[in-house]
Amino acid sequence: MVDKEEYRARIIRTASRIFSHYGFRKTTMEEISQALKKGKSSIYYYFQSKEEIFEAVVLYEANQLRRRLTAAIKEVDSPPDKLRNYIYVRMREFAKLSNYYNAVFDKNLDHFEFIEKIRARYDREELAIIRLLVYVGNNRGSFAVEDSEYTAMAIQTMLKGMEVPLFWRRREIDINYRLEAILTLIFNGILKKQ
Amino acid sequence: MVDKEEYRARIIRTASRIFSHYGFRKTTMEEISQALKKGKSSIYYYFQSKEEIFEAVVLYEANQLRRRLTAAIKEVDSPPDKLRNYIYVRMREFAKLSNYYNAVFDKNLDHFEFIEKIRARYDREELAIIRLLVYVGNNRGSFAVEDSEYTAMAIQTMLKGMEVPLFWRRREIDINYRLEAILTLIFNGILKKQ
DNA sequence: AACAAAGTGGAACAAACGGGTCGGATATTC
DNA sequence: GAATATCCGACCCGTTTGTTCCACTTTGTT
Repeated sequence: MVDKEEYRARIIRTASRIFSHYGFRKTTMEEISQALKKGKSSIYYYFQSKEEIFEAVVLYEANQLRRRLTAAIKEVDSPPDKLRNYIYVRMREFAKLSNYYNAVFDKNLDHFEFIEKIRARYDREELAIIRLLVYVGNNRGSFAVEDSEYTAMAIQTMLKGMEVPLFWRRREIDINYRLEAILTLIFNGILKKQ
Repeated sequence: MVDKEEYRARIIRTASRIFSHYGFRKTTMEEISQALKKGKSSIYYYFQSKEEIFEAVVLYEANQLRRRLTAAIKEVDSPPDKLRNYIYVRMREFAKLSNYYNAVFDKNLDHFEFIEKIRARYDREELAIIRLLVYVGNNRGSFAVEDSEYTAMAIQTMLKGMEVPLFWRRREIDINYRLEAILTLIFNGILKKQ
């Protein structure tokens, strides 16, 4: 059937909404099926288990994140703007795509093996992106760094460090403050002094 | 003990936070006690049941609403401003104090009898406030209405009418648009033509 | 029309969950 | 050190929930 995939996508979108509100544990198959106006057992025609739905949801959000980050980079031209945009969007979206987010952080969910894989893949891709941004910025004369690889890793580490307080749900101001601080730090340490 | 009441208050604040996120049903006693870093059974030393906690939470939020509304009125001086302020704050806070809010609207919660009482009391008080605002505005020459009581009831009815779409969680814009429309209507129909 | 395949949902069930109880442990007060 | 206030682990038991089974309707094909 052609629209079986489409229906799977619909389930994913719906489940994503509910999961992101209540979390994996508190979301029931009953709720998902009700939101879809189907019988609970019908869902099992499209997915093997609740866990499989969650996996699909997290994958879906991870792709969404990737798409938005790519768009954010293309949006502007100069390397510093690209990097700044990337970091901003990363921080903002990361908290918004809460299933991906919880999947990565929630201790109660650490029995899902697929999370580790997704996370590892994302890390690899992100490092490549940052490395490229730094490299291009260097070539264009915006940045002045010795080793793109090493610098990219340092930046990524900083970004990871910001995820933790993000997870703690501190005050917005605090987050923004940290974000600004990190950006200033990165740019002041990276921009060619004129 | 002096701080038994204080501890009850702490439970209420904590429970309020969790209830407002997950709703009455999905919030467990386990979670509340964990958030308080106490054993589950310890909570029962302060409250008889989960329902009693919820009742206290709703009452707490109702009082908070009352306090903020009173403050909103005192904040400005002219009667039209007072009324405008009152309505704005009412709408904004109502959605924020989500337990009170859900208590009043959630169909799954209609077996709580205390809700009816709180609601009735709030209605009475609100009517009195609006009546007074209208009456004073009338005396001060800002408004020109025949019967304060009747007008106050009409305004309250309008406000109630706005709670429904508020409950539907429509777009912010829609809500604000309605709010403006209602305000314009009330004021244009109420302000003395010069 | 007839038949297979795709899709649906009600019923049933085992496992887990969750509100509430109880008896005793531990801390505090006098 | 007795009396009282506070806390908690272990348990109870009705309810919830993920999943399966199977009979059913719907859809597409010949």
